[in-house]
Amino acid sequence: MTRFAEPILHVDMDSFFVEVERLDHPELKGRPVAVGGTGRRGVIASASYEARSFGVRSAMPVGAAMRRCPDLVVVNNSHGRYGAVSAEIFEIMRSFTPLVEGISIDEAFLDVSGLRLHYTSPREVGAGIRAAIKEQVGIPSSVGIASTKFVAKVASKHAKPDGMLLIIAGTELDFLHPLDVGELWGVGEVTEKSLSDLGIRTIGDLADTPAALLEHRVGRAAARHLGALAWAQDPRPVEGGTPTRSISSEGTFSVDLSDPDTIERETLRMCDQVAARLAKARVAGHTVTLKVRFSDFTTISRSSRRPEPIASTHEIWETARGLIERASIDGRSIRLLGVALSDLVDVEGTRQMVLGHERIDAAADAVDGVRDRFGAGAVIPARVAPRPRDSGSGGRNGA
DNA sequence: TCTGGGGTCCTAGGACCC
DNA sequence: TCTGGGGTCCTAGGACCC
Repeated sequence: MTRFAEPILHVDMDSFFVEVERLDHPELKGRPVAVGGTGRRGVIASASYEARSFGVRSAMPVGAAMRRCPDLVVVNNSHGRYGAVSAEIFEIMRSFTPLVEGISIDEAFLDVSGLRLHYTSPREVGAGIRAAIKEQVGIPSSVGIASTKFVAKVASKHAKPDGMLLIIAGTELDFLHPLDVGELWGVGEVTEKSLSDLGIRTIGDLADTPAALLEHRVGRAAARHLGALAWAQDPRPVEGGTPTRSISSEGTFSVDLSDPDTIERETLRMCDQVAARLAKARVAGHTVTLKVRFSDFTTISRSSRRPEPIASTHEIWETARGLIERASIDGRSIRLLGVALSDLVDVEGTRQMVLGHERIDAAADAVDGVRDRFGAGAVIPARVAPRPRDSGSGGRNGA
């Protein structure tokens, strides 16, 4: 039995958040729609293809998007259905093969080598998956098929919207080399500019660049990584998800903060949210990081490593409070606060069960104590609705 | 209507140790 | 008496991805 020469599929939903909204609101079909923050400082998370034709893009401020497309319908992304729809889609993919590696809420790699007895080609598998997602969930998707993960991912992008593209093994370089260097995984705006200064504009240009020159420009690890990808060398197998390395909560305020009590209260609130998600994931962590973005957008962080892993609101807050001091905010106005816990370790099951209630009690005490101190607050976060905690929805896995 | 939120990984410098 | 050289850990910042 021959093997598939192109066994890797990259399955990617088309403007996922928008299409989920269209399931619930069919009147949005055919119109320029974007999902994003509807507060003062909202940005676009996902744009329909109608909106994209006006130049609306992800991460664009909503105001700028409205200027480009005055008829744009912006839907608030606060509701929690994306995670549930994502779970349905992953279930469908796993019904084809167990070798599914999710890389965000709306995309995954599949290794379909094992299906060669049941399908004549990987193209047939891809078509089957796309049809199943469309029929059972009602969402359009695109599929890239190739011999490696990276080429499959680029192929799915070029298949969009609602298409499929197979790059025949042996022709990867013909496909990759004419493409813009920004299509390389790991080349963003900054690196693209830096490479452009060297005259590197296409993936082919980068492939022909001496390794030493590249390394000097982008650093050792990136140079090796990009150099390999440019030659279609990507031996990474499709595998299960890696363990979570950090859990964080952050928020941009609709009005900048400068009052120290308010800053403390908002920080505590984030400690509480991080603690809730740590408990749910049954992990604890060593390192607390406080992130502060000032009104001029300069961003600093202060972190502290605790010798023992911590997980409760109280413990995180004890550390975060010291970090606020070290951040030397000194009355400056800030637009964003964030709290993260990293260096995560699994909390052993039974210990978690026993300590769970104590932790919850301690957290509640800490929160109550601070509420007593500060009273009812008047700060309105940029997010209009409270963040749903009970789903992997919204931005949790990216969009 | 200036610039979200949740993540990952890399680099560089200083402290510290031998 | 004018300054070693690794190795490791911690911290801060930043690029990147969706």
